[in-house]
Amino acid sequence: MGIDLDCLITWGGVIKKIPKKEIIFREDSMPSYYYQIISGKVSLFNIDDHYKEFIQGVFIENESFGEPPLFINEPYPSTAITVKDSIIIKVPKQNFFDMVQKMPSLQMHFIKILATRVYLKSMASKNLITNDAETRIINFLNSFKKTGKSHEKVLILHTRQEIANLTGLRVETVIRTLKKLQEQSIVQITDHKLYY
Amino acid sequence: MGIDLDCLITWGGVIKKIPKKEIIFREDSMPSYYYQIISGKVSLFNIDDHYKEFIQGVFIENESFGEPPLFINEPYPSTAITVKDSIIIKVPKQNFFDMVQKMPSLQMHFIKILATRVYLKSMASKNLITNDAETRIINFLNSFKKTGKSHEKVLILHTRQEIANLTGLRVETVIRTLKKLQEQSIVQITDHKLYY
DNA sequence: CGCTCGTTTGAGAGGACTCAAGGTAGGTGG
DNA sequence: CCACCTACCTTGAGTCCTCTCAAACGAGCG
Repeated sequence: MGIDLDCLITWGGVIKKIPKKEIIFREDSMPSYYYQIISGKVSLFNIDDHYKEFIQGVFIENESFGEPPLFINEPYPSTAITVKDSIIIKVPKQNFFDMVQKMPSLQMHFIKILATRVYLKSMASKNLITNDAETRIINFLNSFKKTGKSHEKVLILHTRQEIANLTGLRVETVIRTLKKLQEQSIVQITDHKLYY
Repeated sequence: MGIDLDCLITWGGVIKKIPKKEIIFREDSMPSYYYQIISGKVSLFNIDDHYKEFIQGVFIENESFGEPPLFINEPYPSTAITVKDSIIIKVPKQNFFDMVQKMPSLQMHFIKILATRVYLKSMASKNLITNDAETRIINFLNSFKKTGKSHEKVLILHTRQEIANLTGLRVETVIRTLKKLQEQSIVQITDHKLYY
């Protein structure tokens, strides 16, 4: 899904090792690089006045992040942080633009990436206006189910806190709601592990 | 901002007059056309289980809408409806792709459009997680202020219901909150008209 | 063992929602 | 010019649900 590494290096890409929980760029700062993850995991998030955290997106190996503000030269709307030790390649802004200009196939590539991003965000927004905690969590869980076709319940690899941050709810609300959903046999909880 | 009309017509674009309040495409249906507004106004929205309406975006003359699902061949996440009598040009999917393929300048065009769309949606999401009505409304109002640089209060051309649908709140909440904001001199209300 | 991080539970408060009923303004037709 | 209509705005009372704060339990790890 990402751009070929050799290609990025040719265009001045630099590979960096970044430890867990390090900030890559901050909300409101201006973009200067194109970032692509070689290994690890990066989260883009916001924190509101009441220290409530909201995760805009999570990205893993072979994915790029933070391109939209780069393309339109606007400040980052959120902060990027590694959630695992990660290896990331970054390409300076101007080099990146030159590369995209010279390689038309990349343009179609980014159109698809960005279109997907818009699509996912539309789905997420739909969910966020519901202030019914049950619906929000079920919708969130459904966004995983997509790939897993079977009726078997699947282990959800997120902590309650992460689910809270992704749905815009509070941890306690997530926990209490999950309990209700368990009573309705919609989810299953065994040893604190969540299945859906 | 939109694509040249002659160009769209060359590629099989068809111009249609569409009266107010007519649905252009429905949530969950598959995209078959590229749409661009010649004149009028189109709103993309969702309705949740409790008939609460959420406006994903409003588009006016010279803007296109509904491209993200078209590019990635996914069902529309929301419904498009005209909010004014409108004139719209639509280009069949395959023609549209051929056109974009043949005209590289269009690719950069769509990259920018889509990047902007992602950016705006990120900003909007930030706002939606706050369940503080006051903050939601102020942030919403600020998204206008951007262009108007002056300190002068500007007339807001949205009905309370529209503000409600855009912020994910209820009309009554919007009204009561605006009143509070007036007491704090943050907004001004004269003859039911809202200034900010 | 003692630390840290994540999970639970309880009690209480606040604020947005719901429902129901009027009020207001602008446009239309007689 | 007025009665009427429709769309939008406003207000009140009461409920419900999420959030808040506080405390404690559980698991994994040096």
